[in-house]
Amino acid sequence: MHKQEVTIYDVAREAKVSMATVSRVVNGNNNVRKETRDRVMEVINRLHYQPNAVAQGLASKRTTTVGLIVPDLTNLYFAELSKGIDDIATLYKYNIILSSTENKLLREDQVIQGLLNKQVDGVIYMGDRLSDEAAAAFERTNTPVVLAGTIDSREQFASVNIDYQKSDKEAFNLLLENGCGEIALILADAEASINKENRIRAYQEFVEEHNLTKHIYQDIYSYQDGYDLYGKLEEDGIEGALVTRNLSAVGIMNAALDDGKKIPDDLELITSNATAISEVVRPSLTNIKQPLYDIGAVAMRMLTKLMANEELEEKHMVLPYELVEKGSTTK
Amino acid sequence: MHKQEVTIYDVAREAKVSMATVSRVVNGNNNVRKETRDRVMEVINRLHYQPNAVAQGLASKRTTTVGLIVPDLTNLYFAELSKGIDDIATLYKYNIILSSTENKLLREDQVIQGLLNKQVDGVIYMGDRLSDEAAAAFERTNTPVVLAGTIDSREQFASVNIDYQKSDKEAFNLLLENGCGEIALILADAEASINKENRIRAYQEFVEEHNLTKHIYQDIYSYQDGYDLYGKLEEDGIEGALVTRNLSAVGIMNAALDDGKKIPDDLELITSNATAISEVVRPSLTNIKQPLYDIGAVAMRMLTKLMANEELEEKHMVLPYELVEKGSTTK
DNA sequence: ATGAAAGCGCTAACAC
DNA sequence: GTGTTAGCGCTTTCAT
Repeated sequence: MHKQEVTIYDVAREAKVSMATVSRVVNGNNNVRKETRDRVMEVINRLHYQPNAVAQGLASKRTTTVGLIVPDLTNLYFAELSKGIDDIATLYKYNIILSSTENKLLREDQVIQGLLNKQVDGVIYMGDRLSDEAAAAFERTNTPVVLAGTIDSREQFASVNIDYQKSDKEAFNLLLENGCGEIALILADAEASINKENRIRAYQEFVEEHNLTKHIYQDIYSYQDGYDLYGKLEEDGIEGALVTRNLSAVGIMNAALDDGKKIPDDLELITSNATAISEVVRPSLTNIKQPLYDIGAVAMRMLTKLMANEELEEKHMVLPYELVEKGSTTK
Repeated sequence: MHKQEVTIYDVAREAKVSMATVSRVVNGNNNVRKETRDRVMEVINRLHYQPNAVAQGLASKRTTTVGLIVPDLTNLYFAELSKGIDDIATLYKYNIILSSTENKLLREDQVIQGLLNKQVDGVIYMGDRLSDEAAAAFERTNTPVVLAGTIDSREQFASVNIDYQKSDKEAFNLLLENGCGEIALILADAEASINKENRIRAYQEFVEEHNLTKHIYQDIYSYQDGYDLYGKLEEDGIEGALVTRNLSAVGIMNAALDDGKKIPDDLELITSNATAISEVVRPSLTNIKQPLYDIGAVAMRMLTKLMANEELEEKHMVLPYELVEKGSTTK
């Protein structure tokens, strides 16, 4: 950052008005006579004046910047959510400060504190679980937060989701109807609130209701994790599974195929975080299709309202999903 | 943004020192006696003081923020680059302002102007082509820029890349050696400088050298575009192709498979922007493997040097790639 | 409708 | 080693 070439003061002097007036025309305040406004605009254009957003931020206490907390951008699930967020953010003229939290040098609450220090006007949170410190920091600084594609048991913050319990049960039921005996739940981080409080719970209820044996496999994060897990699944006689990460699901599927098995005849697979990947593999994966872009877009729209101190009609939005039957389950 | 609860002034008063001293301890300046430093730190912790980065930015003319210009985050190619950038950025304590430029309400130079207004200390550019206005704006504001995974004919800005011409020729040669007669180049935006000045040129030279017929297919952006293109490829008797986008390559492959063809027997495919997707499809795609994470990381590291006014040993870094033979070409 | 002036919270000479 | 004092470039009362 070097010394700014032309400031509001230069414009004021050149246009023979006060800084206040220049500020008004820059900010679209109506209390300016048309001739004055035109004169100021002419100078602004002539001098190529551009307001310094940092100075604006300090003076106005609004930075028109929002923080985005995302575990991992290379996970298409988050990338697609982010796209919805980004589009609405630009629509409302907000900039996004990106913060990834997975495998990082910083703890999540350090990341959040950094965002708060930058004086973001609001935050979209897509992490796995919000710490108490983080929640307290948001509270203390009075920074609005919206959770996108995540849940938090506190229900303190606004959120946009699908009904994970309902969708998962629907998936389990499909596997059951298709004749799968041993049905498994395969997930990444079992402690993530979305899993702990929704998926696992839904699975428990399902298993109990139908008197089945419980098979939960956790810490399956990657393609390779899925690939390597296959052997155990076979040992355990698993015939159907709901897999949260779609890359892991593909790993399992490929391992089965490499083992000479048939999908879905020998193993039925459903993935719950469907992205483009589930569609392009062969056979394509039956999946719980979430409106990821919309979840992001709605979350960001809600945040703009909160930042403008508007009321939210609904604090917790639940968007529709669709169970899409593809080639990894029998028809 | 609400009124800040505790400022540097509060800390100064409470610790019975001047603001300057508090500022010194906050910024790790050594010119503070240990006892004073301890006393100030105690107050900082007790009051939970956090510096206001916006005020720091205005006073110091450094925002410790860099702008990231990326066409589309849901393209894994960019997501993986971004991850490398992000990791190094946090390592050096920079925040990232994210700006996507594809299918957007804003033109790219508006996006860049916005970044400049936010007083970013530097910019990583991953777009397709840098406009003259944008280049001029960077020049004018003296903002360092590094291109990651992109080229710019001006060679004015630092960059990190692989040798696209060399890698592509290697790929074409592999197809030729494998006996493909009609070899095609399939790309997205033919006007992107990376294509215009590298891939297309390499292809031209290759075709001329071997006296082959030229087959360039452009505007193939998506999986579906690839899928739909297959019919034409077959009509044209294409036996081998280099496809820039790996999702498009998968689309072509799936269309061929659905048509009862065999890969690689009937059609050989190589993709040049390999991501996880090329690995998980069956058959997996022979690809030009770029060190995407490293490209991002190195680019960001270079930017930190530029922002610190250090000299760069090399302005244009060319990283190694690898042509990885998988199942979509014959062995 | 316009201007004057007081900050916003911090850094950076400069003085001591 | 520590304090004093100008700003940084802008917004926002409050007058007029």
